[in-house]
Amino acid sequence: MKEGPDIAQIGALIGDPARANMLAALTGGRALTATELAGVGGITVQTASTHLAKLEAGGLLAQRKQGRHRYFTLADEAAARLIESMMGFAAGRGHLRHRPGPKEPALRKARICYDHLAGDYGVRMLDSLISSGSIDAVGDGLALTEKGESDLKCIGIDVGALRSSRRPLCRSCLDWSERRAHLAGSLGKALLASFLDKGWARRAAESRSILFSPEGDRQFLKLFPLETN
Amino acid sequence: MKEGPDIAQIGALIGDPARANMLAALTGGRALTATELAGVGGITVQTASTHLAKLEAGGLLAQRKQGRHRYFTLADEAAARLIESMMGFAAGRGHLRHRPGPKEPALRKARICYDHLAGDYGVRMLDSLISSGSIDAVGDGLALTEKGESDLKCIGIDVGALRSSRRPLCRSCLDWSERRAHLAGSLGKALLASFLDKGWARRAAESRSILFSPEGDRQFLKLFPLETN
DNA sequence: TTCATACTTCGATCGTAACCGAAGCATCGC
DNA sequence: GCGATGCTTCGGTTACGATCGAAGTATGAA
Repeated sequence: MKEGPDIAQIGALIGDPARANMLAALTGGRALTATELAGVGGITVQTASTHLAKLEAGGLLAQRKQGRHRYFTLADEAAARLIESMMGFAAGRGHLRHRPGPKEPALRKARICYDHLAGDYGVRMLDSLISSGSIDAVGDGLALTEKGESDLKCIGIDVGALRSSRRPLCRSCLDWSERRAHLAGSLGKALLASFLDKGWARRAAESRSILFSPEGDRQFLKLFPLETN
Repeated sequence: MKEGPDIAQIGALIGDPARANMLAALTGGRALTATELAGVGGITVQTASTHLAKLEAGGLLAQRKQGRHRYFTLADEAAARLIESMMGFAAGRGHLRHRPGPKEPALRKARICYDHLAGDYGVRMLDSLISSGSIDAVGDGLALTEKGESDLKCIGIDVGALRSSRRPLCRSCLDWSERRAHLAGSLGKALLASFLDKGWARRAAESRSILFSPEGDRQFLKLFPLETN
């Protein structure tokens, strides 16, 4: 009864709607100020301030002071992963905040999930990488093959550099809209970064959507074809 | 702001101490009655009843009516995984319900985690399987090798039968006491079952400890030697 | 049938925490 | 220096939900 870690504390932390909204917004990967977070939480700045203090004390958020602003992000990848897995679970149980259906088509097509590509395009990318033999889906995990490493080099991704970070290279992340896996980890991050870098796509200003240009769209679909069998 | 799954609901569900205690108890894998769960939650049966109804409605619990008893278990593996990952996160942040330290040595040595072996012995088993080449730790996942499959057959585990279930064969599960991975999935379950079956170990009556007999201990340590380099 | 056990529902109480207005700091631009 | 902006702290209100006693339903035993 009093053995083990206290899941009630973080449960309660995430369990408040205002805090949950803020955390979900930070899943976008972008650092947000206290005032912005108050907006997404639908509360005043005073209230947001106390919420943010609690979330930070609980190890879910990190803050960076910059001038008179205070930028908040998810504390680390573990925190992001926790929020993601809760989203996956909630989506699987039909705990949706809005009436289901393709309410936000852009968001379902492509959006950012902490720092990598999610949505329809995210799922397609992983599927394509697997069917082309660039990534092995082995057991419950993902692993980059030698072919994958050389293929990625061709589109300007230096896998060696990614490997040196302590963060796992490939990780699968369950998508709440597609209910299927997409690619996370440092490779997922690097791929999205390269799309943005190439000008294929850009982040929407207010939402978590990733907007592909017509040309970027064409290139992406060509680079990651669907297995048609 | 109102896009995506509602993590606040399940957060709140887990966020109540009484409910969290019940969920943690059910991590033991054993089905418990409403009255027993009231005990672990430290509340009366009436209160427990309303809590359990909420947890069931939230998709975290399943119940099976048997005579005048009502047995509760975690709804499925997804629910168990969610609780486990929250425990892992909470442990990593020092959210412990008791003063740290080796308070419950038996529990740290070997305990059940939903349906597989955790604790020091669980970690040791996975480490040994990896270093002997029975399991490949590839990417962030685990995969059984051919050598592993034949080795397991020798100790009476039919991998083919396990494969036919929809549940993943190998899954890594983060341990809150060891802060390292151990083996979950249907293989993890089968291994623990075989230890119990062979009489090497038995479940403690009231806690989640797995108690090894002197002989079982000897066999286990011989079967899963530590890499000493 | 009658009694006992396991559990649920109802009704009322009570504590905690979310909330906001107002005031207090800190930082920036001027 | 001054005012404006971003954020925190304080105090008091309010609402929600956890809690339990009491009564109600279902199952089993005698």
